[in-house]
Amino acid sequence: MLKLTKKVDYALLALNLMAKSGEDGISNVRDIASLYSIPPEILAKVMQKLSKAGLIQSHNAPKGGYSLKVQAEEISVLKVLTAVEGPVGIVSCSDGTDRTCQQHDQCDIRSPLERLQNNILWFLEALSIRELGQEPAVLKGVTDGSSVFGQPLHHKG
Amino acid sequence: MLKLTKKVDYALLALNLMAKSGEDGISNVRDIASLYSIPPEILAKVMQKLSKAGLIQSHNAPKGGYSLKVQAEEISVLKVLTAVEGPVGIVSCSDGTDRTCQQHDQCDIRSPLERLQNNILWFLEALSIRELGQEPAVLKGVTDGSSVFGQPLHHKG
DNA sequence: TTATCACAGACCAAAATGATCTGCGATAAT
DNA sequence: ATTATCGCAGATCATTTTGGTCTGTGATAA
Ligand code: SF4
Ligand code: SF4
Repeated sequence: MLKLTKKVDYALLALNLMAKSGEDGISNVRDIASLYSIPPEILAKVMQKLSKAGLIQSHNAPKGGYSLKVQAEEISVLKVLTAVEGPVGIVSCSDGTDRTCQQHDQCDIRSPLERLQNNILWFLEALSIRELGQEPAVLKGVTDGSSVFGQPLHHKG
Repeated sequence: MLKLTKKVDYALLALNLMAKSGEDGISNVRDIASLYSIPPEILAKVMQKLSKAGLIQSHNAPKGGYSLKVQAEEISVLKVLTAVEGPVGIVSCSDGTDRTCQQHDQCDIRSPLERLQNNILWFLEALSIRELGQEPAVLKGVTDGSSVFGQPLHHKG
């Protein structure tokens, strides 16, 4: 439930690597895929989407590859999510124009859920790929909510 | 991406209804399903899970149904999520015991992602089904992050 | 006794996701 | 000019997840 897709994981790994290798370091798909044991073809597709979204710059040539197009601080996790998987939404209803949800007319929980969604999106926007490679102490703009829980929360998958 | 499942939606709708009908108002599956146009069989299953999780009380008899087992303020969205769909996790890797993720050993983004996850879980825990039926102004404990975005964010479903 | 409710699990269909395969186009090195 | 190396694009397939259906059992108040 609420799990990030594998493609997003791949994207974050790749971007984090590129962020560490400097602003204009060039990495190619094969190398990244090999390093992280990612199927090259699928990573290639992911990178293409990141490129289309304007997050990275492609260099289509031998010894080419990809480099960051904007600073690592400017690339939020939300932007990566949106680039790779499309618009992010907690609630499965659409906006006012088309209402495919069978419960839409009777629904009385939409407003608070959208509010919750905005909060989550805010967090996703606040976390940049620059901060992915840094230690917890360096994180800024995101409050640590782990104290609410007795111990680190884990998950299956 | 990051969408709640339909079953969770059903659960939230039902719980919100029950919360509004008072602490010991009894609602049965057929009525709720009819009101919200939910397939009765699937709602039945959802309610059973909520019952097993101790969130609601079943009354197995004619004129029976379900009633809240604990106060509406005590039932967080996170508890509903967990009851209906199992453990919630942003990252798809598991804890240290079993590592099915092929990238686990090389992964250097786990820690910040788990932190992000905890933040999201905190929000889900902070929102109770009591607040689902209330207007935005009444919401407490959850900051409104919508100001970050120019206009309400929508999504496809 | 019986109608009404919850309980349980098998079962199936559709959609989302992960992954593979094939061919094309750009370009720098030779 | 040729060629090897890279990205670009799409169709296609397998697996998993999800949503939904079907059938039958058990509890209990009227
Ligand atoms: S039930 Fe309400 S919140 Fe959920 S998808 Fe439908 S309209 Fe949106
Ligand atoms: S890539 Fe890292 S964060 Fe993602 S699932 Fe694997 S171990 Fe977890």
